[in-house]
Amino acid sequence: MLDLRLIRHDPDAVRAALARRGDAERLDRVLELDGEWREATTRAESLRAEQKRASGEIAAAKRSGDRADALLERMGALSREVKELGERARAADEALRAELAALPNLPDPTAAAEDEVVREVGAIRLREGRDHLELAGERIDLEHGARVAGSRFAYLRGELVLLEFALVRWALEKLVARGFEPVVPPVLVREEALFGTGFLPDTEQQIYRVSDDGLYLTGTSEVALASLHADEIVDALPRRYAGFSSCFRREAGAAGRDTRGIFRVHQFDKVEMFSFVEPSASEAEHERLLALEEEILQELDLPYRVVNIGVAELGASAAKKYDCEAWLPGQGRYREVTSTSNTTDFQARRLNIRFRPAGGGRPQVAHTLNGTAVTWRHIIALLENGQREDGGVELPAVLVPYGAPASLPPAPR
RNA sequence: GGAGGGGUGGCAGAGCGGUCGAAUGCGCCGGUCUUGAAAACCGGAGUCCGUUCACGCGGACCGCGGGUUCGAAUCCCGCCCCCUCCGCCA
Repeated sequence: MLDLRLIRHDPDAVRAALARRGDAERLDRVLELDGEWREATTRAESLRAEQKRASGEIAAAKRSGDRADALLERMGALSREVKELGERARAADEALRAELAALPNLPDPTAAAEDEVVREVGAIRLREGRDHLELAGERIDLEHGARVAGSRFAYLRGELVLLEFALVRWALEKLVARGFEPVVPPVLVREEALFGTGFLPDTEQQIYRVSDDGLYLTGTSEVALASLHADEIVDALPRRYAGFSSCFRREAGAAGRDTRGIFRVHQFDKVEMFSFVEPSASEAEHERLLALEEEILQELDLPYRVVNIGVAELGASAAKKYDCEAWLPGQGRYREVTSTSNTTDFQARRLNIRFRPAGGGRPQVAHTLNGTAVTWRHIIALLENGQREDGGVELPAVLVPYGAPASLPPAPR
């Protein structure tokens, strides 16, 4: 949600920023509705004031035995007019909220115009090779997944489960050491949580809905983590959380894309980083989250590149986004494994998350940021980059103390 | 699934038809006192719209919406949310 005051105060700047992502025209409708609302509200309130005065006069008149017919008649006329104006104001307000809710965040000036590779890190040891499905064999069981739940659902089995849990535990400990509180959040949430994080009304076609209970399955723990402090005044910022959860995505419109393996599935697990910070700190926090994502990839010995995502590709809530793309020998190219966004005050305003500035003063809207720590896509990258000539896989030694196997034997053919 | 209770300021919590934007306590901010702090005492502080150069002033807002009434935080109706107890399941 954009700041309505900012829109009123400097519409041209907001329009210019929105123009970068092609949403400038919608601002005019917002301004028009805001004008309507303010006009109707102002008039309704001044009539209300007159009503109150008349009410006092009627009471006084009645005490002195007067029937106050003229005043009562005047009161009736006022009531009708106030009601009508009130309805007009409410209609304008409702339309205004809807328009405002549909506007995306203002892009950061340093957000790229088009996807822009920031750097490539790590030597690519293997340009091409077997893909993760071939390497995993039945340890990624898509046949049973499809039979039980449908296509794009997988059973992870055997050593891959140990690998996932080691990855998760290793990442969690790293994050705890950096001040993140580990969290297992709800994955079913109310509409407000999705609205508040900007996924609704933006991406409803991606979201599973449990209609009997009016709940939604979340595609990322970001939704529940952001909502953790909804309607609160958070006293000590920064607050950092590391959420582990399964994630659910309908992947509507992705037909035919990335259909091999578990690169794009309806359900997967993820450790997500989420930060609440003061506005002046969000830029630095974004770099910090990116650095953590890179540190993880580096310690797992995965070659990757960092991409500053172009404004046209930003989600509604993001002002700026970096993706880390790991090299996948099975596909012979870089593919997205992590993503970190600075959503500035966009989610925090929708969710009403504020903080009290040091030394007191009015509560201000906080900034929020999110980033991927580890997901199933890390498993893909580990398999494909760790593969041996014989079809076995060498896994990073750092994960072994966390229960991961040091290597995987070749999948039987 | 059944039966109750409740949503009021940062928090707790009173108010149940006009004198209520709202008692009281805690917390917060400023001041007095103190070498400093604590305690004590004094004062301040919600959001939104309009108006003003400004101090300020006017108005609206007690979960959301509708109704009754000259007048609603208070009464009635609908919706949303929270809690407790019983049952059921883990």
